[in-house]
Amino acid sequence: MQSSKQKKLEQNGWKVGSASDFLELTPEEEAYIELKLSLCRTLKKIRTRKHLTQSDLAKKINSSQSRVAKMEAGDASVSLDLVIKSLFSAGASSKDIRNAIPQS
Amino acid sequence: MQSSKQKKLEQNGWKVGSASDFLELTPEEEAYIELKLSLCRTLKKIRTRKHLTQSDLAKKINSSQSRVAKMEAGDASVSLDLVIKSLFSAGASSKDIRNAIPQS
DNA sequence: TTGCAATATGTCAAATATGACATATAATAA
DNA sequence: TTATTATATGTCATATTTGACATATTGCAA
Repeated sequence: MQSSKQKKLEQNGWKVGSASDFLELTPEEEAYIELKLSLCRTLKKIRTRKHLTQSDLAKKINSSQSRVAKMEAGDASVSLDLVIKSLFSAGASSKDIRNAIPQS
Repeated sequence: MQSSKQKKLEQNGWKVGSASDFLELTPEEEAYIELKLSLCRTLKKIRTRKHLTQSDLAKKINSSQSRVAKMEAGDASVSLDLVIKSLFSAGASSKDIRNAIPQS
């Protein structure tokens, strides 16, 4: 039986582990995914703090509202590159990004 | 005339600015590229500190020596996702990654 | 020198991420 | 209710990133 946490990851399109290793994440996989999801949450926080709509932000990064929505939902189809670019474009500081990195 | 800094970026394959705006980076572009390059340098530092060859690390991340070399060279063809995954696989801590984020 | 391990560079088909678009859902006001 | 704005979800052709491979270069010991 899967944990609800993992279920949620898989709902978002995350391929958790390899085919032969379906239930476990390596610590490295886990750290990477948690870092990414934390940055996605931070993006939503900062965007709303700056009173920007998803469409506003999309325009700034030459993308579309739907892609911003996917980023903020932590969808597996979006790259860290786009999340970081979006954070800066939304007005995040390096400090904001630093603080978004989970402990340990 | 281009700055040597920009020349170096373009040597590494970075598309700096748009076609119409060839000399300037937006502050957001600049922050993103600097963050990425800093993480690439950190990867090399940590890998060597751990006495791993590029091939060793490549094996850990199911990639190839040449891609690790490109990462460490700050080549524009590598994603932040791969750099972050590599950092964790090389044994970097969240603190290491946090510290790699440039100020301001 | 020569030999060998490590790293760098270039290329390419396959895999993945992309913006754009349609459309669904939610939230809020009139 | 309806209208409107914001956000969510699904799809798809195109663009970018991928691991793999060949091969060049570097560094260093014998």
